[in-house]
Amino acid sequence: MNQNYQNNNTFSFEITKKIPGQLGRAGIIHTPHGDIKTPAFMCVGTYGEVRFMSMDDLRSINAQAMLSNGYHLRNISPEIAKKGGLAAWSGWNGPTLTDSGGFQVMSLGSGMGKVVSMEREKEVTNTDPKERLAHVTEDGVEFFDPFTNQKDFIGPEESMQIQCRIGADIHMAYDELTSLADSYDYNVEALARTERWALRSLEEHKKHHMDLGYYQALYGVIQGGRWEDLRRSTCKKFAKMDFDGYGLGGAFLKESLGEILKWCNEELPENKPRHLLGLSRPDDILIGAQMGADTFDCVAPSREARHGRIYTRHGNISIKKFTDSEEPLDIGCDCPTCQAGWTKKRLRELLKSEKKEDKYLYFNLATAHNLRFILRLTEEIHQAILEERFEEYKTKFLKDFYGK
RNA sequence: GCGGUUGUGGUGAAGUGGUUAACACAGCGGAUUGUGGCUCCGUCAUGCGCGCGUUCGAAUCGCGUCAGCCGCC
Repeated sequence: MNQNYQNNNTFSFEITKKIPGQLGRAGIIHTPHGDIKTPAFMCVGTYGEVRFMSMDDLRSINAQAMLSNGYHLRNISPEIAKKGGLAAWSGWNGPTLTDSGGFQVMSLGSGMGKVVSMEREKEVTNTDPKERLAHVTEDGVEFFDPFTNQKDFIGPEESMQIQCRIGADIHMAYDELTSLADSYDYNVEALARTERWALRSLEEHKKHHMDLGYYQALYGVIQGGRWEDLRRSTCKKFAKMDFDGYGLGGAFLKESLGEILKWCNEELPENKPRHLLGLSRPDDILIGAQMGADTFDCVAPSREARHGRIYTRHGNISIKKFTDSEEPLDIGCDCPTCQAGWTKKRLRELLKSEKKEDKYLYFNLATAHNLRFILRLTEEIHQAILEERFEEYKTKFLKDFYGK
């Protein structure tokens, strides 16, 4: 709907308006492949495409940016470089971001086979080191892919080289995400390593960040678990480094998310953009935006759509329960699915159908709806900040969505 | 009418004397946060066509009966 193509090969961030007395702000990130009005949600296309969504579908829901993963694209990164980078290769042609593969250090390592949860009451334990597919050393991470028997060593240098070949507009420094089960002492050790990896990432990135003919930005990724001293001290160090922006990482407990973001963003430079990694629940986005996060990404909207969970203004629903409803997924929704008149009953039938093409159609329609829901949320936050009514907007949204 | 054969949940089925009837699919319920997921977890037959019997104990053995399938008059 609204792609702003820029040819100025530069990266910059401007703050349009701040939430009075808060860390949150509305702004614009300028990238070589277009602008991103913030707060913004980036759609996740790990392999360079959002599952069951065409690039036209993405544009039709007003997506602003796509996030892909350096780890997953590592083998074909030379091919992507030949095509001129991720935006051109994928056909998206808009702003892009790649993750370093740091999340996979945890998801294939200490947290392998487990759900990354924000609930404390769930038992959190680390996977037995013998069963892990990722092993951390000072130099980097040893990955093993059981499907291809491929063994990879990826450290900061390798991650930067891969990401610079992929050529997204924004890259992430190589980091180690710790799990909720890791102790304070382990976090101290991991954080010191992530800080050393950040310096190595910066140094290697400078060698390649113009290789494809346009400026590729680099964000440093903040870790430190749930400890204030770790978060503040690492942010003070990162603030002095020459990053274009910052990734806010970690496995957060829901109740402490806002507080942790506050610690970080009070220390980080105000004039650089911040990406909150991996979150998209409406309450998380609202508290994130309030506490100074500018962009977000998460697999949940698309994954949950495929599994039958549909987002609505009055909370999430399970499409499987609507055997006889002629209503749209969400009354008043502006997504292509609701606009085209698809009913809950018909969408349920598509999901339940034996036919592959019916299911795939459902996946497409439901994914478009959920993504549009989250995109609209960030658009509305942007607008509310501009109009100085963020607090009212947040209160009303949460009341409608969670009923409190 | 005679001979053979088979009868286990919504479905496909395992189990041939011994604790709460395996497993899969469907159903239902729950999960899912920088995607190794059309995934994962939980639940789902107080009962093995029906009746009687043998036995400490039967889905499993015997007799009878009903139903389906196959063959022959």
